[in-house]
Amino acid sequence: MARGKIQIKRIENTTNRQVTYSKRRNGLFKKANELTVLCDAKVSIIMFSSTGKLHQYISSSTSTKAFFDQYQMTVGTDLWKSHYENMQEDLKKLKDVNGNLRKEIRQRVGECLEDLGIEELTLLEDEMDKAAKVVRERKYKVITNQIDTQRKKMNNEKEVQRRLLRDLDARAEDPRYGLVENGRDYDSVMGFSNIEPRMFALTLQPSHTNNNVHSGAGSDLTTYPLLF
Amino acid sequence: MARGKIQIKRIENTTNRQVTYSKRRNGLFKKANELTVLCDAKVSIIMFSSTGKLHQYISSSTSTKAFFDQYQMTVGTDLWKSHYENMQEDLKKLKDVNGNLRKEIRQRVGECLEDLGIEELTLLEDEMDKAAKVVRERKYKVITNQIDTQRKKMNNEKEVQRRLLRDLDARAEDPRYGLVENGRDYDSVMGFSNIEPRMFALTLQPSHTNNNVHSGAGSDLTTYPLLF
DNA sequence: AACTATTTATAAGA
DNA sequence: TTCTTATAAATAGTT
Repeated sequence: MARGKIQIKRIENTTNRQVTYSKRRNGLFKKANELTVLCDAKVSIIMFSSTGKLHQYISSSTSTKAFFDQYQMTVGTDLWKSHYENMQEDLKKLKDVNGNLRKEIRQRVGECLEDLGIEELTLLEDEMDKAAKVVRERKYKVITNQIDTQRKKMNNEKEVQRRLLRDLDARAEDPRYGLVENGRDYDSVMGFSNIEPRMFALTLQPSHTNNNVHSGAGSDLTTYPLLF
Repeated sequence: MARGKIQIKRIENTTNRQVTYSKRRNGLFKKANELTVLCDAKVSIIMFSSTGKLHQYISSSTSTKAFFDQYQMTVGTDLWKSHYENMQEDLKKLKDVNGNLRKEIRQRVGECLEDLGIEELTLLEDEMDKAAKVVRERKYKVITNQIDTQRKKMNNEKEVQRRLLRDLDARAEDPRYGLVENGRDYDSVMGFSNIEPRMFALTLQPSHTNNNVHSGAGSDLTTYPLLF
């Protein structure tokens, strides 16, 4: 528009195009700002150059987020709204579920029994007795298993020992090795044979590592406003 | 810019402001369009007049939705991401907490005991026994309270009856009312006096309303992709 | 980035 | 709202 009229069509020269983009972008933003001030309006300009670079103008009287929120309010087109609201809802639901779960646990631990009637208390008592029984049984089973495993291990060890002794005896009788001084009690030397397997089961590791059962787990979380 | 220079400041005359808004808006859009064509760019202008009216320009090469998507791809990271990601995180945390709570309950109900060792089982057993005791005690307390309340009510009733009988006797001796035929057992007529208070306590309402204890509460929730 | 001839936008008025 | 037009502002091509 100076030094010669131009056709409004794509500028083929890349450098030229970028220069023009830059110049006219400034012009556009300046005009937008004048409009903002003169007419007390809110303007948002977002543009991408042909190379994908982003530039934006936003009236000083607002923020991009606020602007888009207003845009959504006006157009009604929910660009993010439904998505966002669904998340909000799910958060709320999860929190509620959480609350219920906590309450149930509290009751099972013997707290928060105030608002339960006799019927409910009886039900709870019943359930807990049954559950306790299951736990007890499970515990016994685990103990039994471990005792059994230990017994098998022990038998295995004994067998190994027996073979060793037999080999030793065989050697003793082998003329190549000569006579052995005296028969020794290798079992007691190894310190195994006299110990009952169940002893092991009862002295098993009292490891308190990773003890995150009944952790009470975490704090409550905040709510998110839709507009901000 | 014509017929006299103007100051870039709010136009106080409303009509004038609106006219200017309209003219300059056209100018801005025209420039935006030229920029679009000349420089092969994508431009979005959204503006609100001081009266809240919305006007927008969007390069013909794109759509509003596509434009915003691109905008989010480029910038949204800074604008919404943190907020959004926080929500995502909180959702995840809540879900985890939920899982833990569920597991704990399951263990307290006698399920999912497979991955517990003897120590943990013993601990659980202990806790449950203690809790069961608390529940039992609470139940007895509730029952006792109710029995007590009933007993008090009964005593009250008896007292009322006694007074009534006394009044009746008094009247019988009053010459104004003449003689009463015979002494009647009013207690048994009312059907109260022979019933022990605790009978009430044991026949209390077996109401199953509002039985939302141990609801198991709700389904799992979906995950949300960050970009869409 | 600066200059400037020229085009374009537009303020005020009709 | 649109047209007119004198004038301010923007900018294409150049340096």
